[in-house]
Amino acid sequence: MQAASNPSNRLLAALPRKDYARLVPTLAPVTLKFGATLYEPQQPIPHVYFPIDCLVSLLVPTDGRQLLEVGMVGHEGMVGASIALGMPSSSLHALVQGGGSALRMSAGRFRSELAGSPPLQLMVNRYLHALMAQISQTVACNHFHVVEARLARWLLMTRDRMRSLEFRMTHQFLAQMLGVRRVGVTEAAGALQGRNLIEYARGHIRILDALGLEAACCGCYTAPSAVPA
Amino acid sequence: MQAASNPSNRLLAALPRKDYARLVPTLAPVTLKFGATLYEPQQPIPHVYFPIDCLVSLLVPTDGRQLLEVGMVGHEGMVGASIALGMPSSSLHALVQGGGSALRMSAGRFRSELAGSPPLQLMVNRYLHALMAQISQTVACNHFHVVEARLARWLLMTRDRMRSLEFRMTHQFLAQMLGVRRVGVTEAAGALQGRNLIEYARGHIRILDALGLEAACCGCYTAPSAVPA
DNA sequence: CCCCATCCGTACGCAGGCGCACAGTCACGG
DNA sequence: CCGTGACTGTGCGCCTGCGTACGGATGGGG
Repeated sequence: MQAASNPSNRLLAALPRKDYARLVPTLAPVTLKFGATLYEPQQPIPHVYFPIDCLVSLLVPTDGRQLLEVGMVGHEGMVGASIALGMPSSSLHALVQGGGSALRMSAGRFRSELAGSPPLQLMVNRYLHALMAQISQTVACNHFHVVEARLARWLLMTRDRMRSLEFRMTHQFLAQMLGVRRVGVTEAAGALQGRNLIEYARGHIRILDALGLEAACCGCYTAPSAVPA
Repeated sequence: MQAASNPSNRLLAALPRKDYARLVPTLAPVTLKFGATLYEPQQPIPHVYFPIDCLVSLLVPTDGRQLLEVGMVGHEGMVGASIALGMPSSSLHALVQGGGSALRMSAGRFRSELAGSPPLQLMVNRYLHALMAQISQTVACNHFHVVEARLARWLLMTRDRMRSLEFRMTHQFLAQMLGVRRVGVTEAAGALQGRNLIEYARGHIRILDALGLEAACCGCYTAPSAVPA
């Protein structure tokens, strides 16, 4: 288990030193800006990203032009893992929800590095499995749980991935992620704030009581383990 | 595109003749019975299955002992694909929803065959990608669409995988799959029957008007392509 | 042949969330 | 310093689905 403040990507950090060293020169540090779109469905994936302290949401398109979040990626994983399945594109949108730094590699390069590094394959495969589990969990959570609990879960998951208790996020944006009305978020957030679990104002949210939030949350939340499994 | 009546598994059928031939002796035909549990979460996966004319549901456990369907597998895919990601277990339940025949292989054997057959890897990876897309779609569908549309989608997806317009299925069971009350299914099914799209009685459902069903269905339904992509 | 378990139909009050609308408040830029 | 746009708070009627309950129907086993 690494310290939460370790400024690196866990998926890469779990590689054997040799494999990691070979990868380093192919990785370019980049800063991802809030709101940026990394991929759109059915479009070619130019790069894969290994987040360090940013947050990327995976969103499924729906009929009415709406997007709904099905998963999120932070320093525990990577964006663009479907490249590892040999697919040139993802079926999901990838949108930067929390600005921050990441390491980037071209898709082609990733493919060849993958071919030459079984440990990298292993880690990516594990991550794919964890991501499928996360998405499956989301199916159940979105369906059965009330907005307040889902919001609590979202905040905790975001905290884990951003390694920060405070982030920029409007109710409108949260509503989009959770697939509910903005008003629904306002009410749920108000309730959490009323219990001193969070505080927020004009596009900033801060977690005051993480344990309390976990209690307010549904059972769907589990902190990501050191190595995604 | 194969004839729908071709009694084989499409994933295997799409392999080059040579790879397919090598696989054949490792595959045992089995009959899967309605209601059988193939896997439970966190339990080792003993075998992988390539359905021919049966239907296997993938279900996520929820707090209250309930199970919710997140995906289904038929002759277009395989059950236990997470083995290909190097994981010894799945995070989902795998339950036989429609009895029928399948081809079975031990997990260990599958792993070694996979290592020796890049075309098999390719097909399995494609299928994993398609499955992730299916699960993601389910997130949105379960969340936004009314029971009637979701039921229509479920029936069409089942038809595609069972290659049959008629199957055994009670309202109670459907309710479990869709994560709603039995009464909700009764009402939705009654509405579809009233429009002569389906007919049903005591645990049997028959599709009368597939095109009409597609119209009653949400946009989440798309027929699986010949090769899962 | 009849009984009983299983399956389906219907009813009723309730809650969570929706769509919409409008008002108040804060931050930033000109 | 003020105005404008972005963000949050509140209200209202509506609809879908929930939980529960009970009654009717059907078909297979004793």
